Amino acid sequence: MTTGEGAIEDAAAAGDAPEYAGEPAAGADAPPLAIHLRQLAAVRALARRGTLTGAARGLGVSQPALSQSLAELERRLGAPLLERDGRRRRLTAAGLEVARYAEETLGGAGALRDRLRAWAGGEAGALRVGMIDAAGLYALPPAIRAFRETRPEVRLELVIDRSGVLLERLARFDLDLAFVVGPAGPAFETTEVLREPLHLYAPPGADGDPATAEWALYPRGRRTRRIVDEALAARGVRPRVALESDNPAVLGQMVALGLGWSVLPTGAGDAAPELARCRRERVAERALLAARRALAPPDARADAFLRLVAARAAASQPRGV
Amino acid sequence: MTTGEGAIEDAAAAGDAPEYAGEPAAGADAPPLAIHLRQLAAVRALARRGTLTGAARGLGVSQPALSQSLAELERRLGAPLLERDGRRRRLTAAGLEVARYAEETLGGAGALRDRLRAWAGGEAGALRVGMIDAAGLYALPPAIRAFRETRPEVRLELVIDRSGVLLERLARFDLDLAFVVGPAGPAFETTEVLREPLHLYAPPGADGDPATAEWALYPRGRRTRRIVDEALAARGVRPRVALESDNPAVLGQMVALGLGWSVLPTGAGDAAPELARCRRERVAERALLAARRALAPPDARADAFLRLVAARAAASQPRGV
DNA sequence: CGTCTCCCATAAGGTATTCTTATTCGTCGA
DNA sequence: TCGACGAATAAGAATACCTTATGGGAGACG
Repeated sequence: MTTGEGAIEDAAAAGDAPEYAGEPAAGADAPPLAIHLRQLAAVRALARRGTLTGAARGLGVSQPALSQSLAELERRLGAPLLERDGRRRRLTAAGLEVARYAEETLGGAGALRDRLRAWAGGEAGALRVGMIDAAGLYALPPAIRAFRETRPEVRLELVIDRSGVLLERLARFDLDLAFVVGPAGPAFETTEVLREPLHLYAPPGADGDPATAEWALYPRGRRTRRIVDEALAARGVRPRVALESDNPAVLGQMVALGLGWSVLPTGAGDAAPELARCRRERVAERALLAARRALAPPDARADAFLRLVAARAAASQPRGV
Repeated sequence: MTTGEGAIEDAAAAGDAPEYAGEPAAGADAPPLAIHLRQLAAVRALARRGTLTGAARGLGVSQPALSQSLAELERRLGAPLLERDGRRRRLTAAGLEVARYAEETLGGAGALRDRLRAWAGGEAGALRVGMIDAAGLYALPPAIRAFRETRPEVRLELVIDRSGVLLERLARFDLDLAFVVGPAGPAFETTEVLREPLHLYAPPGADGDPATAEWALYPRGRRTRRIVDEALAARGVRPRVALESDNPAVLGQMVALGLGWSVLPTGAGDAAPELARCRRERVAERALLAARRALAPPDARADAFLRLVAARAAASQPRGV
């Protein structure tokens, strides 16, 4: 007799299922057949080569190893997989069934290995990048273009939002990478990508005292607003805010309309031509940080993107001003 | 750092592939990833439950076991599968890739288990049965009908041929079961299904001496012919054969036409009405054997078929005569 | 019909995996 | 800050697996 008489390994053999501390493992996942891919490879090799010895040679193991491996699999599946044929061993109908499964599964494993390799190399997968609007408008587009060209197989998803929201989404595993205004906190690993100067913008022909003037600024609570507030405070100004907006273009427009003063990043300030004439001195700067989760494993896509950003940023860095 | 820096486990790590006696293992089958289905189950359980502890409980193993199992898989695949998320662990993009594969593979394993169970129970699979024409015509049809009704999921394939050919095909794994005239040899395991009487048939009105008459018999070399020859020899008759055929209907027809004598099994002899009057005494009998390969593992389909045959044969056994 | 070769099974021993329990560490929530 | 929860680590035991050595059975061939 070639096989044991065990039934096809039925779930927990009812009666001796181990239990740990808590629940009786209510909705337990079906305990899988105890099969090693190597055993499936043994079946496949036998199906292909026709003899155990040949199959063993093909797999690079000894003949007894293969013999035992198959016997063990047979025992676990509880079905006769092998049958004597003269001095050989051949697969039974059940064995052929297993061989089919082995073929699928091992093929899938190969495909998985390829995918993981591509993933590890950064040539596949997805990259979800968040960025504040200024970054999306001025600093990052070259890098984005270059990334798409270099790695067309990577699905690149972009999200524009405020720094705080982006960092939250990053922490929630909703993003892989975010370009934000600092600070980011210890949960993130950051790299400074570039420093943007923040300039004072005065309404056309304004001569009045900034301390008593009206202001159009980013809303309270925004990171850039905090920087602006501190810079102004250092100059003894406590701005009376007449308008708050997240949109630097809107803020600039207000300045151009004579509605009040503002402090804006360069890019935003230069967008409208008439606004360029409103620009006064630089009062502060803000750093654009690339942030990832501190504990995130390395990600080839994110690394590549960061390298591209660093290269482009170095080239187009608005120095001094 | 969560993972080793190993690459995705590339085939034989080039340099230390073991070699055995013979060839350098030329067209070697791709050595598969060393993965155990249990590890895939761990990934799947984690994907479903969200925590290692919960997953471990679901699988009925301890938490450290799962932790180690996943760490090991991660190491072997060479890609980071897990990522910290507060005090939890969650799957990375690569991990989700593996989880997809795990889902497929474990699903396939479940399906395989079901198929094997059905196969072991005899409710699925194929059964290839060979039989000599007499069996196919008279003895087995009731069993065949019953089998088809009882086990509609089993693909039943029938082959009609001579005993020798059937046994050859049985030995060549081309059949699972054969109904033949013995003897079958030690390579086969046989059961006697029924004994058929062989009757002498004389041409209408024949009075002559059988010893000098002409005969219509099975061809030389056939098992039944051997039995007939021996029976006639025991009666001092050495038949002069005028016609040989494998088809008992043809032989009977010849007798009815007055062309000569014959010895035929009952069923064949009774087929034609005019032949019934030609029948004389019973001179021998042949046994119909059910044969399987001696070393074949148990086969629920074959067993079921044999049981049906035994039941019907007992009922319709032509006794004595 | 013996002998030789091929193919497989088994035995014995070593090593690698993979469990377990006990314990520690980090994180979250009150 | 404490208590819980979830996971990692350590240490030891049990398995699983592979290796070499050897024996036995089946075909091939003179």
